Amino acid sequence: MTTEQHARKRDAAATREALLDAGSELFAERGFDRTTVRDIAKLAGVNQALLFRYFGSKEALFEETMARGGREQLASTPPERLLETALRSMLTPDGTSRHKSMEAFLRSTGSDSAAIAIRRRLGDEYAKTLATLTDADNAELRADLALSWVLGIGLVRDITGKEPLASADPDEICELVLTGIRSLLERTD
Amino acid sequence: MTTEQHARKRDAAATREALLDAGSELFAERGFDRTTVRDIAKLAGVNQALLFRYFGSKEALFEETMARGGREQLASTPPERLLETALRSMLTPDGTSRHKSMEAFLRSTGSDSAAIAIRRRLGDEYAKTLATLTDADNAELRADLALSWVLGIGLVRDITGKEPLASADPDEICELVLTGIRSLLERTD
DNA sequence: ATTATCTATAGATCTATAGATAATGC
DNA sequence: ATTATCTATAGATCTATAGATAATGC
Repeated sequence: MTTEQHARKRDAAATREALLDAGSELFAERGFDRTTVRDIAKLAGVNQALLFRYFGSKEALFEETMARGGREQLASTPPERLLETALRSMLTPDGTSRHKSMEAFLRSTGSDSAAIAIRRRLGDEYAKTLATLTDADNAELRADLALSWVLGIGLVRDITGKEPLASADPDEICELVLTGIRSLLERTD
Repeated sequence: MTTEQHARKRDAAATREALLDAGSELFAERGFDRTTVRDIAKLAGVNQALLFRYFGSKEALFEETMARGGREQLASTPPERLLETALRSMLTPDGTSRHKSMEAFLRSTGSDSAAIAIRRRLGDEYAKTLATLTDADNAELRADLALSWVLGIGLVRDITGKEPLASADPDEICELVLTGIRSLLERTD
């Protein structure tokens, strides 16, 4: 009976939600440029003109899908667990919108004015949180490098599909990477 | 007097070369999808129809630019220096086609049948070379993870432009990363 | 005569909007 | 009466090709 039902009856909120969900899915699958507004609307089961009514533009919808997925994870995870959680949620295709927004991020690297902004803002939030974990004076740089590693693994594993990484056991990857990152953040050389 | 001159006089080889150069540059700047064949031809100073005559399609030209940049670096670098060289060439904007092809790679993550193939093939060659550096039984996985880190740094630094990584001193980055990777490749836990 | 180059255009998109239609709430 | 939804289409791309033109080499 809540609003996030099928968009059977007229329901602006549910339609918006359906468009966001469909957008998340398709942006993750094909990236921003190769996803058309018509496909999004079709998957959402609504008319294509409604996308513009509720979001204004394709880019604005993209921004919202990205913000939603990223913030969701940031808000629900304590700092010291953030890295492992982010890594794990990328390694295991749970189909949540977090994983999806990460893939959309990775697949939409062609430059878009607005998309760039949201990407950077999200990265800032993650890195700022990570930076609290170390005392080194270049803490933020180290945090950026840790974040880079996680994103790079997603890139090579999910986007490029390179073996053996693509099929490797998540636990094995976590072990190797988290050990490395721990020493990166703790080292004071 | 060689063939890679300006395409003043009729010269098929020079025209091909000019198109490859222009393609490398624009693909790196905007990614595959946002680069148009007309822009490539314009930058190369040749007619747009010639791109199709010499390469058949936009995608085929992309493949050739990618293959050229990657192979160039692989062939000219001994294995034990490969990682540092790749990392350094990414950190210092020398304008060589290696750096360009790396950026084109990172900016063209929207799925393209052919582009995916060449991306994976290149990754394989890099990782195979890196895997020779360690004795651990999961050598190739470790090599993939090392490669992921380098690519991730390029992504966050060049594409996202995130600070402080984007403006950080290449030496400082190299120090942190190469130490980490060395221990990743050597560790036998 | 050969073939590098150019002109003109087909044909297929894709985003976005203006305005019509119809379901809801008072 | 309000407003969610749909129809129809403007307008702007973009890749690719067919066929004409003109510079070269024998």
